[in-house]
Amino acid sequence: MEYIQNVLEMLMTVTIRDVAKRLNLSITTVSRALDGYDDVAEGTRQRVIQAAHEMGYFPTTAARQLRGKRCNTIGFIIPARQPRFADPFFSEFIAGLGDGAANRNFDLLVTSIPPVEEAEHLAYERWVQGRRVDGIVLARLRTRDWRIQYLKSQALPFVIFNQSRIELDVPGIAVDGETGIATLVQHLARKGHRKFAYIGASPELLLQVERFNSFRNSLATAGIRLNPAYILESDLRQSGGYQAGKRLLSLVERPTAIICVNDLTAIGVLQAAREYGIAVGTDLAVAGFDGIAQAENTQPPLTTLNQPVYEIARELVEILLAIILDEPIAKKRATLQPELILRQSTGDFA
Amino acid sequence: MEYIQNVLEMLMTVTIRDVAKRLNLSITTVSRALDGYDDVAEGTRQRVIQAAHEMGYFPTTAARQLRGKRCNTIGFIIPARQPRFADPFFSEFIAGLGDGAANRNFDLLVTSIPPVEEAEHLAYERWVQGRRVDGIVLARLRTRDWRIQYLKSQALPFVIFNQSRIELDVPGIAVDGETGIATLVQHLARKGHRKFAYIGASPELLLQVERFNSFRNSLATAGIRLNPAYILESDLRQSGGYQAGKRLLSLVERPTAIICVNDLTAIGVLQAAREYGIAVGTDLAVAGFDGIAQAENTQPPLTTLNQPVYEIARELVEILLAIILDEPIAKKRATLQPELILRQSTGDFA
DNA sequence: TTGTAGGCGTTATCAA
DNA sequence: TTGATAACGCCTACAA
Repeated sequence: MEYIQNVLEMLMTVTIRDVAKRLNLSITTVSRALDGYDDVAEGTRQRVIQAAHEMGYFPTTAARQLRGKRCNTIGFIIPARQPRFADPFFSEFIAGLGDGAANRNFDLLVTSIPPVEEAEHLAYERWVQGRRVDGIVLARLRTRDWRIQYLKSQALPFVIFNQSRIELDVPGIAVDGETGIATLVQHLARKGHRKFAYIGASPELLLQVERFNSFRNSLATAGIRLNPAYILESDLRQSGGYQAGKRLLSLVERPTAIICVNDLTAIGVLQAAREYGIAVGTDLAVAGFDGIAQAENTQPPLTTLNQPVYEIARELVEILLAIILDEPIAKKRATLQPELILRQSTGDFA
Repeated sequence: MEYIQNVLEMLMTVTIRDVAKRLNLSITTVSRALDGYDDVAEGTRQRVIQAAHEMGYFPTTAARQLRGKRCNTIGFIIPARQPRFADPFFSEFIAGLGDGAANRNFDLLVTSIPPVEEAEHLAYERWVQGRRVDGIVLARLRTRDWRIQYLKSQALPFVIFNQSRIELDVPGIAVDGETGIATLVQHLARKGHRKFAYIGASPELLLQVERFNSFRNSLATAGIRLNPAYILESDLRQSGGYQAGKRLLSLVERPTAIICVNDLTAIGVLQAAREYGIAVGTDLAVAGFDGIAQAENTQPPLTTLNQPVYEIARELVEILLAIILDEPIAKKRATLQPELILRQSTGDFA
């Protein structure tokens, strides 16, 4: 008899009602005992906890949430075109978010949506209005990013990874690409480079705006003329960098230094240079931005501006959870300096 | 007046009740109209859809789920020790899961838990009993894996990435590591190697069991003696491979070929070899398993048994969704052959 | 210290 | 073709 009871309990979802019934208590008492209220007799509480454990009771998230509680989930929508968001940048970022959340017993909900407003809007609405998440992380911000307005209007907690130091008045972490690029350009100019090229991304992206402007201004400051033919737009991917690299390297008058908006682009350029038989590090300098692991092992190793993406993501989660849980927190905003890591691709040896 | 109404609608969550009220319809009709039942007048349906769209109505997942519906979410728990599950293998895998799910309008819920039974059990229970997910993906299976029994007993749809061809009678995809390792050993034996070493992982893991057994059997078949000092256990990470590599390379009689249970381990060995001034490719052969992107760019490039992790993950999602949605599907199980990619780390040139 | 009862937003059953 | 109503499992104001 008890056996049958147990089997049923295994198969059905055990609800708070089942626990109450077994103990001849009301569901109120069970609920309060489990939630640690202090108006439950200690003996009762023990019995409840014991029984709940034995019966394998877990509160149904959906029900709890419907009562207006949190769902202990944060969300991140990768602004990526299918297939594959296996971009190492996002991988690191998601790893940080996932670990940060898991560390506080939150789950991470992810999906990937091409950064086209309609589709994206729908996805955010589904999550926000459908209350799938308690908070959201935003990355790869764009100029006039509707997401910020939207989330503000919905009063949903969110934080941003601002890959620029352009002010946005939103909790999050920023990385100062302007100073980073300036440092890089100065370094290369000091080594004698005069023919600088830049392979960037869509001008919609804040990171592109900031990095490119800094590139242009730094050249001006150094009194170096910028050849318009040396400015290319790419797509942040290796294949795009490869294409752009071929364009630049097949010019009659080649640039001697190519600065790329990110590491993947730069790795594509290395690939192109190899194909053209150009010795990177001596005949050509190539540099990226991000500091992905792969950049350590390229041929030759890639000079880059490193940003600690994993740690940033973990920190972002901390800030977000503080907002969600209404906890005090030291600072809701911070700006980090990327670290210039010099390697052989710019003729620097470690 | 209407303006105030609109503002309120923006701030509050719009429920099906609001839509019904606005149209002077019952919630029943609205629900059925939106769900595409055919017992709703076409005109009514149009009005409902129109109004719902205008008002920004999205069904609350929690409520729907409470009524016993799906939550359109699949889950994956990374069996990893904190910090960072940024292992490239899992990154690729998660990318595939995320894209596969997004492609079918499902979300992916992820978290990472150290593979210790109690903690892990709790996490799975939370998701399963708390009905957070409609299905689960399992990877890195272990010998006598309680997760399989558990999910079966809960009748929750799940699929496995079986990194061995050991039969498990569960829907999913398997990769034949046995044949893979055998091919690799044969290749190296043919090149004259006789002193084979193996750096593996915990014997709890199916992939280790299969790969190591295949390693041992292949040597036996080739009539090669296996030196017990050449068998090391590591942790699937680069740092572990580095440690184990140092152990092997500091032996008086060094092995000439080191086969690693995965690429990260092998990359650690390359690192150790560099430190010892040993020329990998000529004085020492090193090979891995996985085919991670990084392996292409190591110094020297790494020979590996490639498995298309991203594609496997996408396919797994397809199978899982077919089970969840009770759709017909061609095959619920498949076994793939890893592809031997020969590179310079074993003295092979592309 | 414990219990009763109402409602969160949906969907489903049944009646009109 | 449409509507009233009862759950789903949980939390909590209020009553006992």
